[in-house]
Amino acid sequence: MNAEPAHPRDVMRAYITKNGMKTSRQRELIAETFFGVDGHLSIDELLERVRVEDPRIGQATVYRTMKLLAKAGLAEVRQFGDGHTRYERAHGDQEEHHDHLICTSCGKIVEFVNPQIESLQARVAKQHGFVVTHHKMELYGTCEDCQRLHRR
Amino acid sequence: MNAEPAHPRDVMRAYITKNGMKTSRQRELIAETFFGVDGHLSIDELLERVRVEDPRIGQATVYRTMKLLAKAGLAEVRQFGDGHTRYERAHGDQEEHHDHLICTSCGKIVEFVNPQIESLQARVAKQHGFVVTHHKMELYGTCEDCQRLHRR
DNA sequence: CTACCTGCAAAAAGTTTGCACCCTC
DNA sequence: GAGGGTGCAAACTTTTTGCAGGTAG
Repeated sequence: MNAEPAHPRDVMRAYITKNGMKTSRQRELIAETFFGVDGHLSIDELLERVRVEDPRIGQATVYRTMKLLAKAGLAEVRQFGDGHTRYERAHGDQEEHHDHLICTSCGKIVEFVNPQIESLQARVAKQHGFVVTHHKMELYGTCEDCQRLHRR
Repeated sequence: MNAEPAHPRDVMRAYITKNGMKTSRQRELIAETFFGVDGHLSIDELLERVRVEDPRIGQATVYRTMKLLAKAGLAEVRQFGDGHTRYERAHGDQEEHHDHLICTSCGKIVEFVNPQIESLQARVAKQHGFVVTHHKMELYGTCEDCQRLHRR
Protein backbone atom coordinates (compact mmCIF):
# COMPACT_ATOMS: atom_id res chain seq x y z
CA MET A 1 0.00 0.00 0.00
CA ASN A 2 2.91 2.33 0.73
CA ALA A 3 5.74 0.85 -1.26
CA GLU A 4 8.74 3.09 -1.67
CA PRO A 5 8.32 4.84 -5.00
CA ALA A 6 11.28 3.32 -6.81
CA HIS A 7 13.27 5.74 -8.91
CA PRO A 8 12.21 5.44 -12.54
CA ARG A 9 15.82 4.90 -13.51
CA ASP A 10 15.93 1.78 -11.39
CA VAL A 11 12.61 0.53 -12.67
CA MET A 12 13.93 0.90 -16.18
CA ARG A 13 17.17 -0.92 -15.38
CA ALA A 14 15.25 -3.71 -13.74
CA TYR A 15 12.96 -4.00 -16.75
CA ILE A 16 15.91 -4.05 -19.12
CA THR A 17 17.76 -6.70 -17.17
CA LYS A 18 14.70 -8.83 -16.70
CA ASN A 19 14.14 -8.90 -20.43
CA GLY A 20 17.67 -9.79 -21.42
CA MET A 21 18.45 -6.37 -22.78
CA LYS A 22 21.29 -4.07 -22.00
CA THR A 23 21.53 -0.64 -20.56
CA SER A 24 23.23 2.06 -22.56
CA ARG A 25 24.44 5.58 -22.19
CA GLN A 26 21.75 6.74 -24.64
CA ARG A 27 18.88 5.07 -22.83
CA GLU A 28 19.96 6.50 -19.53
CA LEU A 29 20.24 9.96 -20.99
CA ILE A 30 16.88 9.83 -22.73
CA ALA A 31 15.14 8.48 -19.64
CA GLU A 32 16.83 11.02 -17.39
CA THR A 33 15.78 13.84 -19.68
CA PHE A 34 12.25 12.54 -20.04
CA PHE A 35 11.70 12.14 -16.31
CA GLY A 36 13.17 15.56 -15.66
CA VAL A 37 10.44 17.22 -17.64
CA ASP A 38 6.87 17.61 -16.57
CA GLY A 39 4.51 17.63 -19.47
CA HIS A 40 3.65 16.00 -22.74
CA LEU A 41 6.68 15.63 -24.89
CA SER A 42 6.62 14.78 -28.52
CA ILE A 43 9.50 12.76 -29.88
CA ASP A 44 10.94 15.83 -31.53
CA GLU A 45 10.78 17.90 -28.39
CA LEU A 46 12.44 15.16 -26.43
CA LEU A 47 15.09 14.63 -29.08
CA GLU A 48 15.85 18.32 -29.04
CA ARG A 49 16.40 18.32 -25.31
CA VAL A 50 18.43 15.17 -25.37
CA ARG A 51 20.68 16.57 -28.06
CA VAL A 52 21.59 19.47 -25.83
CA GLU A 53 23.50 16.93 -23.79
CA ASP A 54 24.58 14.75 -26.68
CA PRO A 55 24.01 15.91 -30.25
CA ARG A 56 24.82 12.50 -31.66
CA ILE A 57 21.67 10.83 -30.38
CA GLY A 58 19.60 9.52 -33.27
CA GLN A 59 15.87 9.98 -33.36
CA ALA A 60 15.31 6.27 -33.89
CA THR A 61 16.87 5.72 -30.50
CA VAL A 62 14.39 8.10 -28.93
CA TYR A 63 11.51 6.27 -30.57
CA ARG A 64 12.88 2.95 -29.42
CA THR A 65 13.56 4.12 -25.89
CA MET A 66 10.14 5.66 -25.43
CA LYS A 67 8.47 2.47 -26.54
CA LEU A 68 10.59 0.68 -24.01
CA LEU A 69 9.59 3.08 -21.24
CA ALA A 70 5.95 2.67 -22.18
CA LYS A 71 6.23 -1.10 -22.00
CA ALA A 72 8.00 -0.81 -18.70
CA GLY A 73 5.01 1.15 -17.41
CA LEU A 74 7.02 4.32 -16.93
CA ALA A 75 5.52 6.40 -19.70
CA GLU A 76 2.09 6.82 -21.17
CA VAL A 77 1.31 7.48 -24.79
CA ARG A 78 -1.00 10.32 -25.70
CA GLN A 79 -2.53 11.08 -29.04
CA PHE A 80 -4.08 14.49 -29.04
CA GLY A 81 -4.84 14.34 -32.69
CA ASP A 82 -2.28 16.83 -33.96
CA GLY A 83 -0.32 14.09 -35.64
CA HIS A 84 2.35 13.98 -32.94
CA THR A 85 2.56 11.11 -30.53
CA ARG A 86 3.40 12.41 -27.10
CA TYR A 87 4.67 10.75 -23.99
CA GLU A 88 3.97 11.66 -20.44
CA ARG A 89 5.33 10.33 -17.19
CA ALA A 90 3.22 7.51 -15.88
CA HIS A 91 1.72 7.85 -12.46
CA GLY A 92 1.85 5.11 -9.91
CA ASP A 93 -1.71 5.39 -8.76
CA GLN A 94 -5.05 7.02 -9.43
CA GLU A 95 -4.51 9.65 -6.72
CA GLU A 96 -2.05 11.55 -8.84
CA HIS A 97 -3.97 11.19 -12.04
CA HIS A 98 -4.83 14.26 -14.04
CA ASP A 99 -6.76 14.86 -17.22
CA HIS A 100 -6.54 17.29 -20.10
CA LEU A 101 -8.26 20.29 -21.54
CA ILE A 102 -7.17 20.86 -25.10
CA CYS A 103 -7.74 24.01 -27.12
CA THR A 104 -8.59 22.98 -30.65
CA SER A 105 -7.75 26.44 -31.86
CA CYS A 106 -4.24 27.08 -30.55
CA GLY A 107 -3.28 23.65 -29.28
CA LYS A 108 -2.84 24.72 -25.68
CA ILE A 109 -3.02 21.86 -23.20
CA VAL A 110 -4.18 22.42 -19.65
CA GLU A 111 -4.06 19.72 -17.01
CA PHE A 112 -6.61 19.40 -14.30
CA VAL A 113 -7.51 17.12 -11.48
CA ASN A 114 -11.03 16.51 -10.37
CA PRO A 115 -11.55 13.95 -7.64
CA GLN A 116 -15.31 14.03 -8.04
CA ILE A 117 -15.04 12.90 -11.62
CA GLU A 118 -12.56 10.23 -10.61
CA SER A 119 -14.90 8.85 -8.03
CA LEU A 120 -17.85 8.92 -10.40
CA GLN A 121 -15.78 7.05 -12.90
CA ALA A 122 -15.00 4.45 -10.28
CA ARG A 123 -18.67 4.16 -9.51
CA VAL A 124 -19.67 3.76 -13.14
CA ALA A 125 -17.01 1.13 -13.59
CA LYS A 126 -18.27 -0.72 -10.57
CA GLN A 127 -21.82 -0.69 -11.91
CA HIS A 128 -20.52 -2.45 -14.98
CA GLY A 129 -18.42 -4.87 -12.98
CA PHE A 130 -15.13 -3.34 -14.09
CA VAL A 131 -12.01 -2.78 -12.05
CA VAL A 132 -10.37 0.23 -13.64
CA THR A 133 -6.63 0.46 -13.83
CA HIS A 134 -6.31 3.72 -15.69
CA HIS A 135 -8.18 6.06 -17.92
CA LYS A 136 -7.97 8.90 -20.35
CA MET A 137 -10.18 11.91 -20.37
CA GLU A 138 -9.73 14.77 -22.76
CA LEU A 139 -11.98 17.78 -23.11
CA TYR A 140 -11.67 19.58 -26.41
CA GLY A 141 -12.79 23.12 -26.95
CA THR A 142 -11.69 26.71 -27.17
CA CYS A 143 -9.59 28.40 -24.52
CA GLU A 144 -10.25 31.86 -23.18
CA ASP A 145 -7.71 33.59 -25.40
CA CYS A 146 -8.96 32.00 -28.57
CA GLN A 147 -12.56 32.77 -27.72
CA ARG A 148 -11.59 36.40 -27.42
CA LEU A 149 -9.84 36.37 -30.76
CA HIS A 150 -12.67 34.71 -32.59
CA ARG A 151 -15.44 36.73 -31.05
CA ARG A 152 -17.36 38.72 -33.60
CA MET B 1 -34.16 21.90 -25.71
CA ASN B 2 -36.18 19.36 -27.66
CA ALA B 3 -35.25 20.12 -31.22
CA GLU B 4 -36.23 17.50 -33.74
CA PRO B 5 -33.17 15.34 -34.21
CA ALA B 6 -32.40 16.41 -37.75
CA HIS B 7 -31.29 13.67 -40.08
CA PRO B 8 -27.51 13.77 -40.39
CA ARG B 9 -27.88 13.95 -44.15
CA ASP B 10 -29.76 17.20 -43.79
CA VAL B 11 -27.32 18.60 -41.28
CA MET B 12 -24.55 17.89 -43.71
CA ARG B 13 -26.38 19.50 -46.58
CA ALA B 14 -27.11 22.54 -44.51
CA TYR B 15 -23.49 22.81 -43.47
CA ILE B 16 -22.33 22.45 -47.04
CA THR B 17 -24.69 25.07 -48.34
CA LYS B 18 -23.97 27.48 -45.53
CA ASN B 19 -20.29 27.33 -46.32
CA GLY B 20 -20.61 27.91 -50.02
CA MET B 21 -19.74 24.34 -50.90
CA LYS B 22 -21.60 21.88 -53.03
CA THR B 23 -23.14 18.54 -52.42
CA SER B 24 -21.99 15.59 -54.45
CA ARG B 25 -22.89 12.01 -55.09
CA GLN B 26 -19.69 10.89 -53.34
CA ARG B 27 -20.29 12.90 -50.20
CA GLU B 28 -23.82 11.61 -49.93
CA LEU B 29 -22.68 8.05 -50.35
CA ILE B 30 -19.85 8.32 -47.87
CA ALA B 31 -22.06 10.00 -45.30
CA GLU B 32 -24.87 7.51 -45.82
CA THR B 33 -22.47 4.63 -45.38
CA PHE B 34 -20.82 6.15 -42.35
CA PHE B 35 -24.09 6.87 -40.56
CA GLY B 36 -25.35 3.43 -41.37
CA VAL B 37 -22.63 1.83 -39.31
CA ASP B 38 -22.41 1.83 -35.57
CA GLY B 39 -18.88 1.74 -34.35
CA HIS B 40 -15.44 3.16 -34.85
CA LEU B 41 -14.50 3.14 -38.48
CA SER B 42 -11.04 3.70 -39.82
CA ILE B 43 -10.67 5.43 -43.17
CA ASP B 44 -9.79 2.14 -44.81
CA GLU B 45 -12.77 0.33 -43.37
CA LEU B 46 -15.05 3.08 -44.50
CA LEU B 47 -13.49 3.22 -47.93
CA GLU B 48 -13.96 -0.51 -48.28
CA ARG B 49 -17.65 -0.29 -47.48
CA VAL B 50 -18.16 2.69 -49.70
CA ARG B 51 -16.52 0.93 -52.61
CA VAL B 52 -19.04 -1.85 -52.40
CA GLU B 53 -21.52 0.67 -53.71
CA ASP B 54 -19.12 2.56 -55.93
CA PRO B 55 -15.62 1.18 -56.54
CA ARG B 56 -14.46 4.42 -58.12
CA ILE B 57 -14.46 6.41 -54.90
CA GLY B 58 -10.97 7.67 -54.10
CA GLN B 59 -9.58 7.48 -50.62
CA ALA B 60 -8.73 11.17 -50.66
CA THR B 61 -12.42 11.85 -50.96
CA VAL B 62 -13.09 9.79 -47.89
CA TYR B 63 -10.45 11.70 -45.96
CA ARG B 64 -11.90 14.98 -47.15
CA THR B 65 -15.48 14.02 -46.44
CA MET B 66 -14.74 12.77 -42.95
CA LYS B 67 -12.98 15.99 -42.11
CA LEU B 68 -16.02 17.79 -43.36
CA LEU B 69 -18.34 15.68 -41.24
CA ALA B 70 -16.14 16.28 -38.23
CA LYS B 71 -16.24 20.03 -38.80
CA ALA B 72 -19.99 19.85 -39.25
CA GLY B 73 -20.18 18.22 -35.86
CA LEU B 74 -21.48 14.95 -37.24
CA ALA B 75 -18.45 12.77 -36.63
CA GLU B 76 -15.88 12.47 -33.89
CA VAL B 77 -12.26 11.56 -34.33
CA ARG B 78 -10.77 8.78 -32.24
CA GLN B 79 -7.18 7.77 -31.91
CA PHE B 80 -6.84 4.49 -30.12
CA GLY B 81 -3.14 4.43 -30.72
CA ASP B 82 -2.96 1.76 -33.40
CA GLY B 83 -1.92 4.27 -36.00
CA HIS B 84 -5.34 4.46 -37.59
CA THR B 85 -7.53 7.48 -37.20
CA ARG B 86 -11.08 6.39 -36.61
CA TYR B 87 -14.38 8.18 -36.82
CA GLU B 88 -17.49 7.60 -34.82
CA ARG B 89 -20.93 9.08 -35.17
CA ALA B 90 -21.27 12.23 -33.15
CA HIS B 91 -24.26 12.75 -30.98
CA GLY B 92 -26.31 15.86 -31.28
CA ASP B 93 -25.96 16.98 -27.72
CA GLN B 94 -24.15 16.12 -24.55
CA GLU B 95 -27.19 14.27 -23.24
CA GLU B 96 -26.68 11.49 -25.71
CA HIS B 97 -22.94 11.36 -25.39
CA HIS B 98 -21.46 8.09 -24.31
CA ASP B 99 -18.03 7.08 -23.14
CA HIS B 100 -16.13 3.83 -23.16
CA LEU B 101 -15.14 1.18 -20.69
CA ILE B 102 -12.46 -0.99 -22.22
CA CYS B 103 -11.36 -4.33 -20.87
CA THR B 104 -7.62 -4.56 -21.30
CA SER B 105 -7.81 -8.29 -20.91
CA CYS B 106 -10.40 -9.37 -23.47
CA GLY B 107 -10.86 -6.15 -25.42
CA LYS B 108 -14.54 -5.84 -24.63
CA ILE B 109 -15.88 -2.32 -25.10
CA VAL B 110 -18.83 -1.16 -23.05
CA GLU B 111 -20.46 2.18 -23.66
CA PHE B 112 -21.95 4.16 -20.85
CA VAL B 113 -23.59 7.46 -20.19
CA ASN B 114 -23.19 9.47 -17.04
CA PRO B 115 -24.74 12.92 -16.92
CA GLN B 116 -23.11 13.76 -13.62
CA ILE B 117 -19.67 13.33 -15.10
CA GLU B 118 -20.70 15.38 -18.11
CA SER B 119 -21.80 18.26 -15.95
CA LEU B 120 -18.67 18.10 -13.84
CA GLN B 121 -16.63 18.22 -17.01
CA ALA B 122 -18.50 21.31 -18.10
CA ARG B 123 -17.80 22.90 -14.75
CA VAL B 124 -14.11 22.11 -14.83
CA ALA B 125 -13.88 23.53 -18.32
CA LYS B 126 -15.59 26.69 -17.23
CA GLN B 127 -13.18 27.12 -14.36
CA HIS B 128 -10.38 27.14 -16.88
CA GLY B 129 -12.16 29.47 -19.24
CA PHE B 130 -12.74 26.79 -21.87
CA VAL B 131 -15.80 26.28 -23.98
CA VAL B 132 -15.87 22.56 -24.62
CA THR B 133 -17.11 21.24 -27.91
CA HIS B 134 -16.54 17.56 -27.31
CA HIS B 135 -14.57 15.14 -25.23
CA LYS B 136 -13.27 11.65 -24.92
CA MET B 137 -13.28 9.50 -21.86
CA GLU B 138 -11.99 5.98 -21.80
CA LEU B 139 -11.75 3.83 -18.71
CA TYR B 140 -9.37 0.90 -19.01
CA GLY B 141 -9.53 -2.05 -16.71
CA THR B 142 -10.73 -5.58 -16.27
CA CYS B 143 -14.28 -6.66 -16.83
CA GLU B 144 -16.20 -8.97 -14.55
CA ASP B 145 -15.59 -12.09 -16.60
CA CYS B 146 -11.87 -11.54 -16.83
CA GLN B 147 -11.59 -10.82 -13.13
CA ARG B 148 -13.17 -14.17 -12.46
CA LEU B 149 -10.76 -15.92 -14.75
CA HIS B 150 -7.69 -14.27 -13.33
CA ARG B 151 -8.63 -14.62 -9.73
CA ARG B 152 -6.05 -16.56 -7.79
C1' DC C 1 33.54 -12.25 -27.46
C1' DT C 2 28.71 -12.46 -28.10
C1' DA C 3 24.71 -10.33 -28.44
C1' DC C 4 22.43 -6.21 -28.03
C1' DC C 5 22.32 -1.14 -29.17
C1' DT C 6 23.07 2.90 -32.04
C1' DG C 7 23.05 6.16 -35.91
C1' DC C 8 22.12 6.66 -40.46
C1' DA C 9 19.38 6.39 -44.18
C1' DA C 10 15.99 3.98 -46.65
C1' DA C 11 11.45 2.20 -46.26
C1' DA C 12 6.74 2.11 -44.51
C1' DA C 13 2.47 3.81 -43.26
C1' DG C 14 -0.92 7.33 -42.99
C1' DT C 15 -2.54 11.69 -44.63
C1' DT C 16 -2.46 15.81 -47.52
C1' DT C 17 -2.08 18.25 -51.80
C1' DG C 18 -1.67 19.66 -56.89
C1' DC C 19 -3.87 19.21 -61.02
C1' DA C 20 -6.73 18.13 -65.02
C1' DC C 21 -11.24 16.93 -65.68
C1' DC C 22 -16.14 16.51 -64.01
C1' DC C 23 -20.32 17.91 -61.93
C1' DT C 24 -23.42 21.01 -59.10
C1' DC C 25 -25.72 25.21 -58.73
C1' DG D 1 -20.65 28.73 -67.40
C1' DA D 2 -18.15 29.33 -62.97
C1' DG D 3 -16.43 27.41 -59.08
C1' DG D 4 -16.23 23.79 -56.12
C1' DG D 5 -15.45 18.37 -56.10
C1' DT D 6 -13.12 14.15 -57.53
C1' DG D 7 -9.61 10.70 -58.60
C1' DC D 8 -5.04 9.89 -59.25
C1' DA D 9 -0.53 10.15 -58.05
C1' DA D 10 3.03 12.63 -56.07
C1' DA D 11 4.42 14.88 -51.88
C1' DC D 12 4.63 15.11 -46.92
C1' DT D 13 4.98 13.58 -42.23
C1' DT D 14 5.65 10.55 -38.75
C1' DT D 15 7.34 6.14 -37.38
C1' DT D 16 9.73 1.77 -38.32
C1' DT D 17 13.39 -1.03 -40.05
C1' DG D 18 17.88 -2.88 -42.15
C1' DC D 19 22.54 -2.76 -41.58
C1' DA D 20 27.45 -1.86 -40.45
C1' DG D 21 29.91 -0.71 -36.67
C1' DG D 22 30.09 0.21 -31.50
C1' DT D 23 29.60 -1.37 -26.72
C1' DA D 24 27.74 -3.59 -22.40
C1' DG D 25 27.89 -7.78 -19.87
